[in-house]
Amino acid sequence: MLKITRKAEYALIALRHLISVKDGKLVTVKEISTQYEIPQELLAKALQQLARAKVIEATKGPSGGYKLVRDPHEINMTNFFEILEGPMGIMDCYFDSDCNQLSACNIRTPINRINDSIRTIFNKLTLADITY
Amino acid sequence: MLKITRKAEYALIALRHLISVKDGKLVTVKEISTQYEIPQELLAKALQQLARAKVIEATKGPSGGYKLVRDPHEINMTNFFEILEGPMGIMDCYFDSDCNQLSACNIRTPINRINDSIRTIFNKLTLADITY
DNA sequence: ATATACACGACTAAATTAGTCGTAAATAGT
DNA sequence: ACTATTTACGACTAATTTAGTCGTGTATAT
Repeated sequence: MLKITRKAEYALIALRHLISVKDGKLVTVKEISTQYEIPQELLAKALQQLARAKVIEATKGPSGGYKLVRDPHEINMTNFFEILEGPMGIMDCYFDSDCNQLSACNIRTPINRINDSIRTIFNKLTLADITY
Repeated sequence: MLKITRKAEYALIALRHLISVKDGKLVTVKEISTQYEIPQELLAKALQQLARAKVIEATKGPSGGYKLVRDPHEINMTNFFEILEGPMGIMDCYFDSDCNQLSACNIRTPINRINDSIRTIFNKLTLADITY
């Protein structure tokens, strides 16, 4: 409950690794998955999503790999989580609001406030913060 | 991801209802589950947990039901969620730290900071806040 | 050519969450 | 005492989500 997924966790580990690496140096999925004992295929998926979102950039072929292409200060945790997992809200009705019992619901407003608080935290937290 | 469970959601709805009700008046599970279209048995479980935690008090038998017995200002969301779901952390290693890859892990410290931020929010948010 | 590395959809397995059921115990009303 | 009502609670099943795997394809350096 209120957990992040392993995929997101693995992605964070990988990103932190990429940040720590010399600029422009390519790192392969295999290297990361080996070093941190992460299932390679799952990590690969996460990195593919980040690549699609242009957070990292892939180079194919031998001596290929990934490198970070955005300033870690620019990417906040809301961005990050939504790239990997889609809309981030503690309850679904924050986004798709075709809940069939909305009329009776007495907690929507407070729930939304909680959600906003969490998003605010995550908006302020950037990848760079995660590096320290 | 980062979702609260339905059980917690239902419990919140019920608590909000109890808060809105005249002091000392008993409300049954059935009434709440009917009014808000919530599965009765599931709600019952949630309320039993809250009763064990002495947040609400049960009276058995006909004309029985539940009532709130604590000041809504005293119960914060961390309390609330942990009564219903156990330890609240975005990753397990926040609590049980026998992760077999801890040595390699490069994100524990930042993860813990995120966790602390969320807990801080939830510590400050009381049931009373949820009422408005 | 070949080996290496990313891309990606389809699939299976595991874990968690949601919801149900059966039974017991207390109690108010008759 | 009997009955209907209501909470208590563990065991169970079903549904959903998450985790992880596999097969196939594409790009590219050597």
